[in-house]
Amino acid sequence: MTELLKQNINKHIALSQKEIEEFCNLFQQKVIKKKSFLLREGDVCKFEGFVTKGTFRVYHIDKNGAEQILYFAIENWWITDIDSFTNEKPSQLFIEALEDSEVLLISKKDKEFAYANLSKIEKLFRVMTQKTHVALQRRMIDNLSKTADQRYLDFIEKYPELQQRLSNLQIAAYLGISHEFLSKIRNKITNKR
Amino acid sequence: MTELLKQNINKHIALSQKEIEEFCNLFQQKVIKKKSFLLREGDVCKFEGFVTKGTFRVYHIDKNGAEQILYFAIENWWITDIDSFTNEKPSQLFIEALEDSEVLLISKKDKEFAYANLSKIEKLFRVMTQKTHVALQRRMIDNLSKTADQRYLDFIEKYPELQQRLSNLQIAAYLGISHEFLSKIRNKITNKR
DNA sequence: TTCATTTATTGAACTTGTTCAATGTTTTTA
DNA sequence: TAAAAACATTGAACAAGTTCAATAAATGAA
Repeated sequence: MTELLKQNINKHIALSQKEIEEFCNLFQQKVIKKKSFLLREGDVCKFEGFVTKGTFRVYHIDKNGAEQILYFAIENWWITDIDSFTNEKPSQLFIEALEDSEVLLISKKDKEFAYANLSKIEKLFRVMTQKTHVALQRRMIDNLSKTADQRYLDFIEKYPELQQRLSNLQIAAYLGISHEFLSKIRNKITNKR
Repeated sequence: MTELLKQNINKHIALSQKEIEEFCNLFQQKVIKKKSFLLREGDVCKFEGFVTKGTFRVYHIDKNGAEQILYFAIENWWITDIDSFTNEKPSQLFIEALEDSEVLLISKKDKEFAYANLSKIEKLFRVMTQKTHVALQRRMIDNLSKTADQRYLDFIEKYPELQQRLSNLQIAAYLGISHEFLSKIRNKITNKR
């Protein structure tokens, strides 16, 4: 059940068989139905999660009611509201399953236990946070410099498996454009070929 | 000389007097003139820096020659290209002093030494990276949802000390708009009051 | 299978932001 | 301190993206 998780951790740092076993035992599986929420705005995020099946989106709703998608997560991706989780404060985000999904969750207490007792875990999360941060910096620069057309092309090239599984409504909310405009972009691209 | 650095570290985590002393001794001061570069695109970033005087900008130049500013750093801020530094690969960023400035630099070797020998340092950087990441997530959401007017107002409210020290050209590159348009926004705001 | 709901497409009018060029203002430097 | 360079403002024409409304297509639930 935690096979995928173990592989994922191994990609980031080297752990002994024993350490990885002990760490993975701290996770609990949760099955979650399409359109239900792992986290809602106002809740304190009590978990850090690793997706083993399905698709999630992590998003914000602004004061005009528009949704901005911070990121998607499918198998092999981690999900949490890092701000709410680490500082134990109410979240500004929603985490919703877009299909019937499964996640492995670790609680704050168990994660702290791991930081305190498993020597490499601090490093694991430092490394993972750094990688996530680098990816977000890249996305920030792209959003500042590229047109919506180019961002869409980049998206489908970078995440072909996501494009398959997501509606254009979701992709538009990630790119920061209206779904009507995305539709026009798609039309333009198709006719160009 | 490392007084400000010590205070800064103390804000993130608790260290013993001895640990903080030993860690801070790994830094070397560098004086850097206005308009000179701490890092250029193509270089491997060999340092992580803490600003003790002056102003820096960390930016990218896209293929059309336009500059996107990832962030500014004044006294008490950290600067590096985290991707280039950790993975020892050529940077895509420039780090430039906008005034005569001073930084404390730690090399990769010394930072690894600290990770290996000073027990809390791994945690320090995990915590700092998390905080930086949360701030960038916030900025990402704002860029996806807010108009340039609102982003400018947010910027001067959030960073009044930066607004004082930066030209509008720099602020526009940070907001992701042309400086002409920023000028029009400023005009509109002034006339509204 | 059918009906309801959600998603996608298209067009027209509109808003936001860009580009270019001209002009004025401030800051630097010799 | 004068000249050069960098920065800021403004207007006009344009491009990118939004909004609203209508319609079509796909999906899901009974």
